[in-house]
Amino acid sequence: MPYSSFASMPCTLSRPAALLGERWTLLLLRQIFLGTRRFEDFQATMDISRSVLTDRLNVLLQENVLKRVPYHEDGRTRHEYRLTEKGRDLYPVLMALRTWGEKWMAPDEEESFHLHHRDCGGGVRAKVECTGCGVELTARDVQVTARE
Amino acid sequence: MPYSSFASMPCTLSRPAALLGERWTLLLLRQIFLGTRRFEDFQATMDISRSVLTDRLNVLLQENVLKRVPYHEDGRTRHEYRLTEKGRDLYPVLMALRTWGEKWMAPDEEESFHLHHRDCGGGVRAKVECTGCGVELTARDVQVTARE
DNA sequence: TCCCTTGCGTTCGATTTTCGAACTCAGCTA
DNA sequence: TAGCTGAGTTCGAAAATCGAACGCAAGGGA
Repeated sequence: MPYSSFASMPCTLSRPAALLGERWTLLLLRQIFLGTRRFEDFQATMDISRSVLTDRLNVLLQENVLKRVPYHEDGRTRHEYRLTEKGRDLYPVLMALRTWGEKWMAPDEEESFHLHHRDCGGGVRAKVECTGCGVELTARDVQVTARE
Repeated sequence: MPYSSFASMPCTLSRPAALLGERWTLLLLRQIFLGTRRFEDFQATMDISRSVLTDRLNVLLQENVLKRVPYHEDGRTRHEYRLTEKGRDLYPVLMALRTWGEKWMAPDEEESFHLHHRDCGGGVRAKVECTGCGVELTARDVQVTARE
């Protein structure tokens, strides 16, 4: 059972965990959510090797997390990498990481960027809630039931 | 700027992303949240190589995500790996992955395990909300402001 | 036309990680 | 005494990553 076989396990947690758990992939998504869209810009800001960057972008294209969109510059047609709806839906994952990072890795740190709600200016926080009663949940509030 | 240097970047998203973005780490955390606690059980259920398992467990111990807790079996003292409070607080990250996996990777799949709120039996869902007005947020609702 | 630049990769040899099988070691148990 | 078990450690082979050079297509300028 190599690492890659988790990508086809019948588990809706394993598969995303195996996909985003490859080296560079989470950092790449962070960069994308911060607005980076072009190969050269990923390469420059992350200092990832070009061959690995090519590979990770291709995996995310194949998974339909990213799409290539043509654009014009200096009269030339080029392509940039943009999030699909599926990709944009990863926002809670990134925000959960950040919420955790703020609490546990540097409570008093000046963040390298600030996030706020456009409408009211409030902060941003990830949480887990019950789809039944709407209350916020922690790991202890949740019962795990294995199948078969 | 090697991969490891993201672990010390002044960004509350980069550091968690670099930590959990190492191969096997997210899958290891999944297994821990599902109740696995011993070296042999991780090795058997994930089929990870023993040396990498040792390394990943040590990183999570060092980061204070896990702690080693002694227990007794057959009159012998052994140790098991358990989540610290910091580790338990990663629950929203895992739940965000699962919420995404359910929506986008297999909407109609029989899950390998089921989760429900102990108190009301409801389902579990990760989301992002505004700390000001409490409304649910998507990436589009959030303004990013870079620092200096 | 010829040469230069740009963005986006590809190639390739060297270095790191990961793999898997065997080995170690301590503390029971027979 | 010999064997078993959980928890690692070691080590040579295989895979992933690195960084530097190369390829290439589409302009632009002379």
